[in-house]
Amino acid sequence: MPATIRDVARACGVHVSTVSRTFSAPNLVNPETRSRVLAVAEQLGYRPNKAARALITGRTTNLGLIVADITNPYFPPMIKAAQSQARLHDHHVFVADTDENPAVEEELVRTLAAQVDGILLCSPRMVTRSLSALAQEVPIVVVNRSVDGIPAVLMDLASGARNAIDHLADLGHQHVAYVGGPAVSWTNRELRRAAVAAAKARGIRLHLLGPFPPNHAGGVAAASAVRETPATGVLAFNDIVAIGLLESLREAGVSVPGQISLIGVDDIPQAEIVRLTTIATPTDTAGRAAVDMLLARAAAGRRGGTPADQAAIADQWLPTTLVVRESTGPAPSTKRVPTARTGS
Amino acid sequence: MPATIRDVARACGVHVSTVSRTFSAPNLVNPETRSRVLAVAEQLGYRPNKAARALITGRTTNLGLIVADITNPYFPPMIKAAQSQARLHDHHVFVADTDENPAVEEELVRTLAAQVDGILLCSPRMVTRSLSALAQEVPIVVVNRSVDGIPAVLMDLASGARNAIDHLADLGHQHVAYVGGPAVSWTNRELRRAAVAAAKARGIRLHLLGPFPPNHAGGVAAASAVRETPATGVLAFNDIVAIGLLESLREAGVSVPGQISLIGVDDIPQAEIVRLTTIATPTDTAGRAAVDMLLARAAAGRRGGTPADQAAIADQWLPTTLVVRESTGPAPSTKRVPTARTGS
DNA sequence: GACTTTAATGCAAACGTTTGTGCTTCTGTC
DNA sequence: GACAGAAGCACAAACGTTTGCATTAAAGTC
Repeated sequence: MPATIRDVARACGVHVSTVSRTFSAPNLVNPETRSRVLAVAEQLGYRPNKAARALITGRTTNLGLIVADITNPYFPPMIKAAQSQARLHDHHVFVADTDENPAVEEELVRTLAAQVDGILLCSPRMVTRSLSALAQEVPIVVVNRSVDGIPAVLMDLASGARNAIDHLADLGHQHVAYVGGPAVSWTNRELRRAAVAAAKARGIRLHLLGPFPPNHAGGVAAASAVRETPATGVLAFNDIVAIGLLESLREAGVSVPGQISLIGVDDIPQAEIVRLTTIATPTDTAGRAAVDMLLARAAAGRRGGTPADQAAIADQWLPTTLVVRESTGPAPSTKRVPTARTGS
Repeated sequence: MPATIRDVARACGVHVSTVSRTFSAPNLVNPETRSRVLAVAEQLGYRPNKAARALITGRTTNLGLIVADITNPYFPPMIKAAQSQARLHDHHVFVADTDENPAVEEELVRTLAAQVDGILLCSPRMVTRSLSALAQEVPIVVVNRSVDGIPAVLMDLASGARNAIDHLADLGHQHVAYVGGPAVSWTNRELRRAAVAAAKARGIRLHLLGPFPPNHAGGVAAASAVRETPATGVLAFNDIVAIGLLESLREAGVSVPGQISLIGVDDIPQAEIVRLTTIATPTDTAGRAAVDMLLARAAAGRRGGTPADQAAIADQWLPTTLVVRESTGPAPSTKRVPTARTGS
């Protein structure tokens, strides 16, 4: 029913190859015929058939984007930015949710591989070995993870964590806890490493807690663990955990920031509502950058790849910023006594 | 490089059509050869080429999902559910964001139409005329909008609004304000209509305000409008507006629920954090139902459509529930004096 | 045992593009 | 005015499937 290239050719009295070139290589066709073809195509409502084009060129002008959980408020801004950037380059994007399941993640990459030009993996949960293997089959760019041989977009959490610890130290906190996320998380390792270094540099004591699940329940669970340490300052794996922690502490009668100061990571919208101090990560910039890298990577894979493409594939580090709100304040003057349960 | 149907055929000493049928119509091929083909295909890592398949069948096993703004916390649960339901039926889904722009929305449907089996429009902003026109070109299912001839998934906001008004009336509120959203919004019209009816039934006075933009700023703007009425209870277009309103009121020293009771719509995660009473809408159920309807609709469009498909295309109404939290309470005993600015 | 039915497979056209090759026609050069 | 080069276009093969039709072999019918 929809008009094909053949219909346009017939209506123009010209061969199909001429019509094809009018769209794919306009400079090879006489300007006069070109405009005639374009006019007829417009009038017939002709749209090139993507499937046919993909079949012969091997290119789909589609991208895949895989996240562990769309409802995690961290991801939507990234998805939005990626999708919009892709559209700017005439690409559409498949979005898939793995439900935090690495096996699903892997299978999703496999089934998507054949029908996209490349895949964006946001905070992938897969083991490194699988990731490397998949990267051989289809162009991949990862966000929030560093794997040898796979181009990545990364957040400079090291300086973020340093700023956070400095902020707490400046407020007089002597004991600080780090509430860790999943052990496999690159973000978690990065944060912890930097926090340890920064605490050492400032001569304050860092208590490493966790791992806790990176959700609200994890924050609730972490609350009691925190109270068993002498920490008056806390850096949590992410904002969701921090908010769970915050509510849990306040419910238990602990004043924030009166008795405990709290810092999260990501600056999700909820963080602003509860006035949480946090390390803001530029998720939208990450989404855009990742799409650009992926398109360059895909282009490089096809032809030899232009030098410009090659250059665009270098890992990219994005700056983070400490957003100070009302969940952090001066350390309490009298050292708080740990409320460790003293039962039998 | 990837194995084709021809490779499998050669390796099996069988014709390509037999291999093809092994996958698309297994019952037409001898069980013995079938298992042989499957084994070889497995071993060669054969995956059917979607583009080639789409080219000849016209089916893509892809769906499109279009929302106004992915970062609006209302949508991610719906996207997640839709995506997961689609995957259950071996479909992938393109997700696109229109940036609240009806023109983009329309163009997106057009460009997506050719490469999907159907499109899901979530709370579309487009004018009805365009919507109807597009529905001729590609199977469409809409969520949160009722358009003649287009299958829809709708929330029973009428009973939700009635419950909300009843709740306020039961608490003794005599004056209630409805803070309206965009005039074009179906949801807005539905809520207002039901609120008016319910207020009449309970003999309380309803003050219609707005339209306000359906975001945080809209809530802030609505705050002063509310305070110019004698209302002690408020039903807002959605939770985001309600939260903006809530913060704005409290900042101005108005106690919620002490002086004003507040009810939102949607039950987004933030609503729980700020303890907002709200009308919960089953967005994940909506996502799943919409995908089922869309697949049925697409199937019906292809063949004559089985009776089962036809039945599945009827509009579906989903129940809402009033979630009572701490933003609503008894009406203040002394009637609050409107704080209308009395300047010149 | 000649017949029809059924099951299983092969054959080849078709889907809508892209693209390498070859045929004209034109322009410019000496 | 013969010739090289270029510009513009047509021709046809190819991409990897699906599917109606033809063919063969096996099974059932009288």
